[in-house]
Amino acid sequence: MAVLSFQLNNHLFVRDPQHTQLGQNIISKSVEMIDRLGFEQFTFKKLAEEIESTEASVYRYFENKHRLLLYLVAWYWSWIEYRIDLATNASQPAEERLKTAIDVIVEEKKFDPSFAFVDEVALHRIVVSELDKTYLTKWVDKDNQEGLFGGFKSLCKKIAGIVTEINPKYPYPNSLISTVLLAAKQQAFFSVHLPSLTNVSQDTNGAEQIHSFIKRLVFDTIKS
Amino acid sequence: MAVLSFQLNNHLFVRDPQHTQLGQNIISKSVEMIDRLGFEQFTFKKLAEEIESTEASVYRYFENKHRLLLYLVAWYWSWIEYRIDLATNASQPAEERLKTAIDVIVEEKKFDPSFAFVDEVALHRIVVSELDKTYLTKWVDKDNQEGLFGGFKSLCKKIAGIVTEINPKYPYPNSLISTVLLAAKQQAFFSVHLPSLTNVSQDTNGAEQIHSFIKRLVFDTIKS
DNA sequence: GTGTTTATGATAGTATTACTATTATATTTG
DNA sequence: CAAATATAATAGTAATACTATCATAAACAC
Repeated sequence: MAVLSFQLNNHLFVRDPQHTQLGQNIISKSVEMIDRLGFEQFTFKKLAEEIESTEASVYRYFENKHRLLLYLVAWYWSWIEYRIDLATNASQPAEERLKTAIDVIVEEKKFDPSFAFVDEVALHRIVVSELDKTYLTKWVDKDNQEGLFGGFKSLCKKIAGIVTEINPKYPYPNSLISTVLLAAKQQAFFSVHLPSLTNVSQDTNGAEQIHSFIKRLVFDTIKS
Repeated sequence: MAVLSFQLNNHLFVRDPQHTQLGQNIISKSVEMIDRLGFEQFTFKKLAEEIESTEASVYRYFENKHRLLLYLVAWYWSWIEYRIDLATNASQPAEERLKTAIDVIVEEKKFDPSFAFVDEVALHRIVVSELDKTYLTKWVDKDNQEGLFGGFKSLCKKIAGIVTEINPKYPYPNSLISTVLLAAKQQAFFSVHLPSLTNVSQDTNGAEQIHSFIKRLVFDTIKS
């Protein structure tokens, strides 16, 4: 199996973690720990202990833990976009491509052996719980200027483009896609923690229900 | 003008802040400060300085700053529900009531003199920026058990009920309403900070565009 | 009006966090 | 082999999120 890596905005890190053993340890252990502890309880000190390194060493890869989260989330969106690209091709009708994109966004994640040191299932849970924390900070504007949200913006733009192909007159393609990208995560979260805010069940049907909810939402509004 | 107050879940506070001068100072000053500093930068120590009291005294009203945020957000949702109740009546057709509810959710907020010590405009901005932080924590389940999200759940249920009146066969009323309640906030945030994720402009048309986006989204999907 | 409860203020202290700095020791590279 | 670089080890700092104690002032009960 070919070993792939994503070219991420290099403001996300101080030193690229994909290229060294320590860097890869930082990534894979932090995914596991943020998933287990939650982002607030996760610290570089605890991480350093578990990878048997030091806090100072971790700081040589990431300026702070917020940037590490941004990195992980950027990686996630790159991975999603890559999988949408794999699953679609330009010769398909736009509606087909939009359906596929929604499939990829909502579907239950499985470990992807192309990226050995990233546990995509845990990373998906992290994105569900922590995504909003990447931009709901006092640094949004600065982070945005540095292009740290590029992965999310690029994905949103790509799918919004398909919406416009289907109905060039629909006036809110970006709003629609950003809404459903977030809604997919939120409904998954609610199904576990605040079930009265959703009609999605927590069991294995959940992904399918979110899928059907969102597909209907999108197609109803762009085709009306 | 009659002075009103909301009966909020009493797990939200240690001592009810509406009943004392110090309590009211805590509320109004924390609204101003969280709006100005952001929730992370806001601390009880800074608050105590500004109201010329002490940290220990603030802790006699709120267990911690997370509960204070929950309190403010609960207050906000109670206020929204109250205003929807004012603006609708049971004799109206369901579609009319749903439109009105969306109006109230999206509309630009103005100071409401019925609640003298709360600056609703600032509180609205707080909810836009900080709402997700109320439930994206390791305490969600505990907080939920204590009923601290009651305001949001109650509002969601009420509006979802109207959706079901309009189309009893629509299978996702709660998901739809929780999605649009959050989308209204997110699109407002994006219009300011991440404009490429939205088609809503930052100027005074913004609220109207969000309104039109959401009204169309809701009615298209429940009437299809 | 005295005594008692209750609210607040003043002050101190603790563990944890999010860093920064320095120096020593490996490891890689030229 | 020398020089550069990466990492480890250790220490230190300011801020945060509390907890605890005691004094005083206001309110309220009789």
